[in-house]
Formats: sequence, C-alpha cells, structure tokens
Amino acid sequence: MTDISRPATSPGASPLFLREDEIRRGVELLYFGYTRLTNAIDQELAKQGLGRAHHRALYFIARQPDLTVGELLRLLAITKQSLGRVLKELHDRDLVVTKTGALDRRQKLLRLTDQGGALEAELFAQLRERLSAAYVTAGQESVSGFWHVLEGLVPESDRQMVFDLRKDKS
Amino acid sequence: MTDISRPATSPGASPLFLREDEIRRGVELLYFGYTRLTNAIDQELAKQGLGRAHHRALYFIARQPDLTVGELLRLLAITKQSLGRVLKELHDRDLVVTKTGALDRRQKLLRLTDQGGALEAELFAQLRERLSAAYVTAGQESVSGFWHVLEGLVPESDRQMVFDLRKDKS
DNA sequence: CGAGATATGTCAGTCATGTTGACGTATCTT
DNA sequence: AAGATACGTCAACATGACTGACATATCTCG
Repeated sequence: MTDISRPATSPGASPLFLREDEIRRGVELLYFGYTRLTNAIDQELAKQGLGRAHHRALYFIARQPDLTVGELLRLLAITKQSLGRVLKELHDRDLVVTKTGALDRRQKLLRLTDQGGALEAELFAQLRERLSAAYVTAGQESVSGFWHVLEGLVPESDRQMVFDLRKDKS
Repeated sequence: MTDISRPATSPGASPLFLREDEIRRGVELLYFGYTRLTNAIDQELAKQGLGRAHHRALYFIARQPDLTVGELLRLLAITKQSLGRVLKELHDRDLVVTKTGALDRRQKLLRLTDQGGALEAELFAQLRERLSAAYVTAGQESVSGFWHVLEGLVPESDRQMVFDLRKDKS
C-alpha cells in the first residue's frame, strides 16, 4: 500500500497520470464505504416494509422541511413517476404530509409527521453510529479531506444544490 | 434540529456526540459523490447494452485476474443467482473467460478477454478522469483523509477482503 | 476408500426501483 | 388571455436484486 504521492521521479507531473492504483483505491473504498453504510439501515427499513428509496425521501425531507416536490426530484435525480410512488406510500403510512405552498400555490411542501420524524431519527442514528466511528478513528484532519475530495466529485452543476441543503429555507 | 454537539470548547468529547450536521454532511457528500461518479459511466455502458452490475464484475475481474466466482460473490455481496446471470452475459459477449482452477478443480478462475479488458479500460478512464480531478483539487493531504475515513466505514469483517484487492494473487 | 463439505450452476417465481411518453389540471407570469 | 410551470397519473416495461431448492463435480479427512 505504498506511498501514493506524486511519481517520485516527477514532482509536478500531470494530474492525468496519477497512478492507476490511487484511482482504483478510491473507487473501491467509495464503493465499499457507501454500500456498507447503506446496508446499516436495511434491516430497520425492512421491519417497516420500506426500501431505500423511501429512506432517501425521508432523509431529504427531514433535512429540509417544506422542501417542494420539484426540489426533491432534482436531489434524487429520478423521474416523477418513481418519486410519486414513493411519496404516495409515505403519505399512506402517515410518515409524510404535504401542504400547499404559500407563495406559489402550485407547489406542495413536504414535511415529516411526528411518526415520520421518529422513523427518520431512528435510521439516522444508525448512520451516525457508523460515520462517527469512522470520523473518530480517522481524526478531524482526515474528515476535512474526506469532505473535500467528495465535494470535488459532485459536478459543478449540482454543487450549489448540495450545499444549499445546509441552509434553512428561511 | 438544533445542536446536539458536545460543547465546542471540548475537543476530546465523546464520539457519540459529534454534531449532527457533520454527520449529515458526510451522508450527503457520500451519496452525491458516489452516485455522480457512477453516473459517469452509465452512458458508455448503455452503448454496450450493459448495466452497472456488469461493470462491477468487469471491474473486479480486471483488478484481480484469476479471481474465483466465490471471491467475486463475496466482494459484490449478491446472490449466486444474480451473479450467474451477469457472468453468463459477459461470457456470451466474449468479455470474460473462465478456466478451471489449477489447485482446486472445482473453482472457476475469471479473466477478461482482450475485448473485455479494452471495455473495462474505457470505463475506467471515465472514473479516472473524475477522481483525478477531485484528487488534484483537494490535494494529497485530503486524499489520505478521504481514504482513511472510508476505510473506517468498511466493517472489520470485510476490511481484509478489500485490502487484499491490492495484492497480486501470485 | 468413502462420507461429508465445498464450489459452482441452475430452476421458477417474486420484488423494488427505476425508465419512457403521453396527458390533465391548477396556477403563475407576462 | 396565452403560454409556461408544478404536480399527478396512466400503461407498459427493464434491471437487478431476492428466495429456496436441487444437481454436479471435486476436495478433504477419518
């Protein structure tokens, strides 16, 4: 597992010639890290008869209450049809409620019910457990690097949308 | 949902009390980073009439020639049935060949054909482009942190398997 | 040598989640 | 008043996963 730094022979070498192994390492860790993290909540979801698609919707609605359907569609990057099914199921189970937008009455604003909030919190607790452990083991410096690299993987066109999750809707 | 964190003043506080926002940021970046990276190769795959499942198999076979079916099953963490379908399609398209294990004749060792290797290389080039750019922007220090955190997300029980990808089978 | 474990393949049926393309209604904007 | 936008919904279909059972060849060990 060697030193991944720039080619020893050529300190300023072009980014295009990063060693293949460095790239493969990233691909693999991203794959295993992501899939294993999501696995962490599958059991909990299965108990409720829900799938990962439902979790993603719950997650983003929890993250940004009064999210519109259109915003959620852009975040998930799936079709209206697919999202419609998921939202209908969440609504039928009283996990999500919608209200008509105040500024634009065409919009539907999404919110979790108390029950939905409780479920999301339970699922989030699993994610927190895993990610916290990884953060603590790696240390604060590493966490910053982790974020930094991942930000670079999000295409320019999506970056603002992702960052906006951290703001209140006001 | 307010600040659940430890006092900002207490650097060594318990891992259980990392601020919620730090965790959510990780979840989101991991989600967007992973999905956007995999999106990068979907178009190429679609041209060949293949899906992501095929790519994952191609990837790991390229990574470790003479991989056995059982090892690939453990890496992908899917069922024999699912993998069987994928391998059959790759075999039918002359992208993958199998040979009987020399040491254990029950095993089938998997390898890419020249054609399979060429396709994998083309797909890998897309991944390299994206990841290289992210690495370069973030810098070497960040890349190490990125790896370090992701390693922490892989459960102990899988870690050896993931690290072993970097070794030759000899 | 023979019994049991292991590596692989395969059957049939099902499910979750995504897709396309068309169309309808309410509402906003100009 | 006309056109754009936000949302919902129809039918039909694709992909990739699942379960559980069973078959075959081969290895390992007593």
